[in-house]
Amino acid sequence: MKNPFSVCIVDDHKLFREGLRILLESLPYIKNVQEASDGYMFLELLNAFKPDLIFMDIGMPGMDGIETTIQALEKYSDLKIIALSMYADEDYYTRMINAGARGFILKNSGMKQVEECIENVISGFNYFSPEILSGITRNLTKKKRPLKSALLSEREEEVLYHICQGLSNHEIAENIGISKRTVDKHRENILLKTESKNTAGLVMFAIRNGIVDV
Amino acid sequence: MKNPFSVCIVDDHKLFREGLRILLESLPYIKNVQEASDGYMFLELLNAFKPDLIFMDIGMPGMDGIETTIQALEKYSDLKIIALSMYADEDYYTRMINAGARGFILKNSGMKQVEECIENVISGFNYFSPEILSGITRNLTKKKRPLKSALLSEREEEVLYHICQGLSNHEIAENIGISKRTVDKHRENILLKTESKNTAGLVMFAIRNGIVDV
DNA sequence: AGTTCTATACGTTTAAAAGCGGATCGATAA
DNA sequence: TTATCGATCCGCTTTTAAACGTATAGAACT
Repeated sequence: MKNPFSVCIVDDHKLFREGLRILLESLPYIKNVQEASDGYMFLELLNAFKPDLIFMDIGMPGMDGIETTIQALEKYSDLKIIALSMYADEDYYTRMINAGARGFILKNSGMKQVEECIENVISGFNYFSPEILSGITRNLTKKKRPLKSALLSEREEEVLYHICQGLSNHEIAENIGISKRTVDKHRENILLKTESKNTAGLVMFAIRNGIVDV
Repeated sequence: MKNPFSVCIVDDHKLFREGLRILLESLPYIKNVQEASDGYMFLELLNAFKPDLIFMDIGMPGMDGIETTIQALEKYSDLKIIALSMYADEDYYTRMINAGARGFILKNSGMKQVEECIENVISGFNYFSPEILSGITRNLTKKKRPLKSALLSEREEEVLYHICQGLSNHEIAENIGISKRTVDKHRENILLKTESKNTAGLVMFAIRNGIVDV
């Protein structure tokens, strides 16, 4: 973080913008703080000026922070946007992350967190406040293995996994060291058990049941 | 973080344990540092003593850190385990998170990161080093990307959709009212464009790109 | 006016998958 | 002790997919 960089605050509350501006201006490596009171104004501003870092409120009247983020990144895909929210709402942060935000902090975060966030995002990393991280990893962990009580045997799951990887029966046979005919038979049995008609059905089944990841 | 708390270091490298012990003992809120040189010894130790915080190496001979974590959490599900790894390997951290680790830091992390990690985990939050966070969110974002900027034509997407539903080319042809040979050709072109090898690859592509829902 | 892209259609050949059949062996459950 | 089940293997037939090529009409773009 050698060179000072410019930031922009997008928020519909003047008081909040003013407060955050004071905080940011107290940081030595920030040289220029712009403000936009809504998404439209921010997109306008982008035509003239590209800030190094953007603080984007999510809940705004008219175009909200998510939509604004999507449109801004469509024009300039390397913008570094930090989302600001009152709440650690799952829907908010997943949509904001998918929109392309690099960071996500709550409005009641301490200055220490804001600084950490800035440092990480400017350095090319992401940053999410601990409250949000808990949610993200909870999602990660719960998503694994919906598991349907071993409809398929281990070997069958193994074969199915390889099918999803795009291998032919012959390749699978070589890969796991059994005869091609055996793989044929396994495939046939898997089709029966999963009530699938063909390869497409097998892949759909495997994904739905966590045998392969998308 | 009022009360001082106890920690345990599980790592097969004596030198590393010693180094980390020195660092940890320099922190005012740590009162007791135990060590275990492998997973078995750690599980033994748990019978006598439950540390408030555990640093767990992943790559260990015999029972690795992932397996040790799983077994430890089976006995005491509220243990706070921080994984230590040399590399930000995706397979490592996803498995470690799924095993139930609350934090994940790299062995070349700075003291600042270690402290942040300890604070977060002791407070009940998770902590992951920035290198790993990038990977986690990359996974999150890549899961929902309905657009591939029209790599496929509308007709091709339509055909692909029906393929995923398990229809044969003949059925697709009847379904959308064109010749079976035309569907053959579409399928061939889709295989080319998506760089897929066979039906399995097509279905995976379609799901990854939001052409069908899982 | 010409090029490019898409959708349409057809022919051929080979590889793979799907749909039948039967069989042996070992572990496990009734 | 049977009976069942999973994993292994084999043969045969039909259907489907894959990989190649060619060609035409219309739309869109240069």
